[in-house]
Amino acid sequence: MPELPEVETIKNTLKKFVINKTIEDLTIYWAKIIKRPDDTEEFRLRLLGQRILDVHRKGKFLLFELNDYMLVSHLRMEGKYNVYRKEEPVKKHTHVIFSFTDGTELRYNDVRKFGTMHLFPKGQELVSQPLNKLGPDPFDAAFTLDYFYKKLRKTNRLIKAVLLDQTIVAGLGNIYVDETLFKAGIHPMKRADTLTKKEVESIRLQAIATLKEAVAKGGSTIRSYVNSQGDMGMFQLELFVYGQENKACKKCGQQIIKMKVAGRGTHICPHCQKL
DNA sequence: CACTATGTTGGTTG
DNA sequence: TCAACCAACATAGT
Repeated sequence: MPELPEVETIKNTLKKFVINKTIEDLTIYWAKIIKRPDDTEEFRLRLLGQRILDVHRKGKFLLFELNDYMLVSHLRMEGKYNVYRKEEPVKKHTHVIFSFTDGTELRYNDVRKFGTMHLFPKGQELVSQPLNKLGPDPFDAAFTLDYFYKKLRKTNRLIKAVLLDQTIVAGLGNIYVDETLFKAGIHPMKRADTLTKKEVESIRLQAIATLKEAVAKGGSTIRSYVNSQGDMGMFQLELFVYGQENKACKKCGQQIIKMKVAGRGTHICPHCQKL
């Protein structure tokens, strides 16, 4: 579910509830969420007594900074974090509970159970899987035209596949790739190495602008996304192509069509985005 | 009921 | 190296 704007919003809303809280106990209902250490009891024991100092985001990952550890969490399609009083009944899709000393609990909910958690001694997270291969955040100074253009020249994959590749640039997913390519006027099936420098710069700038706008609107709620306060996003109202099939293009009036590209549902305006 | 789709990503195969 | 396909899992829509 969540792409960069949704994860950024989750991080910001979550901070208010968890910063400075100390983990008193941990309950794991679905062990496969925990990827490192591989022993879930070890994972639990390390977290006991740790205090949450801060929450960060890298690409689509949430990072909980603790006294001695960094907890790296990916929400995949449906993961959510919410804070409850410990008396509140546990929901059907709650898989991990962090119980704090103040009587509140951080609960990880995930209908499809695809989410992951990796725990590292602080500092080690950046040189280990899964963060070590992550490309720059679109908002990072490192995401320059020079960097991006060189990366695109080196591959003959379709531009849509490249933008979804988190090792090139981290944070774009299916919604924001379709929106970015529409705004840049680029067909998703164009091969990355055939794009001009001007086209690459357009994609880069439209990606940054689209993600910034989406963060400002609290992300996009298509069916299930809500932030950690339970609020919907509002950027779905600003979408030009994603989920807009059979509607008129807001730029030229032609019908938006849906197709399959790089194995994903893909939305384009056939007039504004030509091969 | 069967079959498809879903905001993600990792692994396998050719 | 890359595309294609499948896997993880649950639910909603046709």
